[in-house]
Amino acid sequence: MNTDLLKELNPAQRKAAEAISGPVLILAGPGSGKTRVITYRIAYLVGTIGINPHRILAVTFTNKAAREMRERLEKLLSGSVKDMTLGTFHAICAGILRRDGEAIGIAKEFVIFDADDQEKLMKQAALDADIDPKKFPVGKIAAAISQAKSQMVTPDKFKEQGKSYFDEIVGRIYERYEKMLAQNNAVDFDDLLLKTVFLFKRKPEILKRYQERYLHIMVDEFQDTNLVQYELVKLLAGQHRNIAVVGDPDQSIYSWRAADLRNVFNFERDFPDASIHYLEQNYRSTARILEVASNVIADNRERKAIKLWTQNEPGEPVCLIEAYNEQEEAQLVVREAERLTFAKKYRLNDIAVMYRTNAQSRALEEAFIRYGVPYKLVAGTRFYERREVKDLIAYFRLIHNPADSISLMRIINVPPRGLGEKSLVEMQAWAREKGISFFEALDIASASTEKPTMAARALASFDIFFKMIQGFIADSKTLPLLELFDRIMEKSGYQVYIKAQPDGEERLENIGELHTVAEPFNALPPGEALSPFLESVSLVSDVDNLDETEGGVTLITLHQAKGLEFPVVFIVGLEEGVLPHFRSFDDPAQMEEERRLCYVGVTRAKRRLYLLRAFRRSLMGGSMTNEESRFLKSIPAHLTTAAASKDEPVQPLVPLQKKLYQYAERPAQPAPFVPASPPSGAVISRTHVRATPPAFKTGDQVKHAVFGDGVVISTLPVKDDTEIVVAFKTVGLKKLLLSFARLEKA
DNA sequence: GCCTCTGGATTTTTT
DNA sequence: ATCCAGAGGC
Repeated sequence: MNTDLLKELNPAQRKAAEAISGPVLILAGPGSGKTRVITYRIAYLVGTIGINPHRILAVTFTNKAAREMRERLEKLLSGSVKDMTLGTFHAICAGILRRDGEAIGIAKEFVIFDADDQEKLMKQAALDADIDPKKFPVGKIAAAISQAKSQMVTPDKFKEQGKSYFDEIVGRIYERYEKMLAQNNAVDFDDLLLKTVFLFKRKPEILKRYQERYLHIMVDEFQDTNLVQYELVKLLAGQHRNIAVVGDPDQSIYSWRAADLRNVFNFERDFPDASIHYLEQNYRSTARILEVASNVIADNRERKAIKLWTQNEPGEPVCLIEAYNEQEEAQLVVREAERLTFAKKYRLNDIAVMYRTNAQSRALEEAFIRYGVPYKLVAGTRFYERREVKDLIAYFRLIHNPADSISLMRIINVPPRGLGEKSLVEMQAWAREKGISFFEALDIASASTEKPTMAARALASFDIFFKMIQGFIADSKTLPLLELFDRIMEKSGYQVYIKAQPDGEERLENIGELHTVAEPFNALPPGEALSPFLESVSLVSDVDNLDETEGGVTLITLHQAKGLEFPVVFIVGLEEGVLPHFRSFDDPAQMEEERRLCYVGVTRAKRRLYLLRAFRRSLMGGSMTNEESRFLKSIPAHLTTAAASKDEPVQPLVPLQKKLYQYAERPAQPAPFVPASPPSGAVISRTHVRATPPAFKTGDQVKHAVFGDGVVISTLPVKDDTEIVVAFKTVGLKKLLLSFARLEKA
């Protein structure tokens, strides 16, 4: 290989790349070339030191990052590195469980349940445990269980530690849920990590095999790993201890997913001999952008200060824009995008628009469509969440793993086969009575004289369905994947069915898309393609599919934007309540994370940065006004300009309407404080109010003595009170306690 | 058993 | 505002 490889690095980068023995902690600011360091480090290990790629393990945050790193390495080394283990934690663990999971009772055909499957299973688990899923929203339960799993808390431990009534409910569902996952021969996302750790702890001989194999281990985005992931890393590195982790505490934005910043600090404790490297020179952004970023993040207290600097030119001032509402905000983005590209200075590909919540993408999309500017929406209605795609995958999953009752229930009557609720419940009860899976029950009912009591017609339908799936299972062992695909589409009647649906053509196109996704697996021998195909569709993320070669402006959440860079970045919704998000208002730690999120967004920009906010924003039908984001207040005025720059010709391709507003609607004064008069003149005590709490629910129009009219966003029972979040027309979002807030229905 | 309507929830971020 | 699940009618 090219022995001058390391000359392309600056001294700090080079030292970090060459520190190949023992534990290494690399603290790398945004744009400091950390991906470059990891890549060169591996190239150095393989090309110069002569390490077999088979002995290297590298963990990335997304599949896309893994793919790109592999490509770069193949170029650098002008050879294949396919033996190297390179991927996300989830993908790597799925592989380990596929190979060795049987040692802890996970059959090879296990399937990975996504959030949707999980919720369905949890609903069943709740019903089984005599808990009304309506009273305890599965979403919240799922979050609690995921949190527990990410901290390696088993159902038993969870029940022991539980403090509240809610915990008790979760504990009961958690326990049941785990059993049902096992019955379905399924694992959820958290299990991929957790079960792998469990495997290593239970089977030291298997751990030893992996420990010996991985001479060098690298973990990127270490600040966003959780406890289980760190545990896994420590286990794997236990033998050779050549472990390099790379991260930036200022870019830690996944604590809600149980990522634990303490991992970075604990690394130094757990590996006291670790060498620490700082990468502080930024090569990405203009000096002005970098200074804006530094000012934004400087207001955080909990930091391990990385001092960023750059030799880059100052560049343009950062542009601050206030729009009237989100429609105008979007329009201004589109207009500016057109202006930048019209001068041929930038291509649409160079531009990204970033936002806090997915809901914000809507107004943007509408504007891009209206003005005919091409865009790429990173999340949208996620491809793999489309009904028709999920249906077809359910067929594949059932064929692969007949124990998967969630998939079975999804498709047994799609297309309609005359199997309604009643027959299904009946068959399910029968299966449960016998202690077998739904599919096994179908088998027995089909093959023997023993049948559940129900209409002969339903039994016949079950029989036909069972034989069809059995036929597919046989086909799956002899046919290439795509032929199996086509056969399922045809024989199940799904093709005809979906085409007849509203939007049938579009849905069929989506299935065509899935067909394309399956293509690369077609070359695998029949019977061996299904498993990797299903695994890859389970583990893809939205950013994985972001195509840089396709022309268009990228619309992306701030979270998804981590690790990416663009010459031009627009961040929209810099308002109190949006960024920072109002859910973080009463938790300083969460507020710091919001600030980091803003920092991540700002540091994505190479040359041009636009920070936008809207004076008025609609939310769930209602509308409200927000103050400017506190993050904007961290930015010194001399770095910014209020107007779009003038160095490009002002000649939008599509004429835009003139500004729609004169701030006529801006409230003159906050409403004067008028104490609400008690209905009967009597003083209302807290207890009195609580004794007759008016029931508010989401969507209710309410009136507050001080804040005026608003709409209820959410209610949450806390202790012996209720916390209500209301979006007020004039003052934005407020979190109120029912017992104190004198709220009236309007 | 299938279709239509309505009430309720939904919007924080995702491998 | 919009989407979904469950209820009720055909």
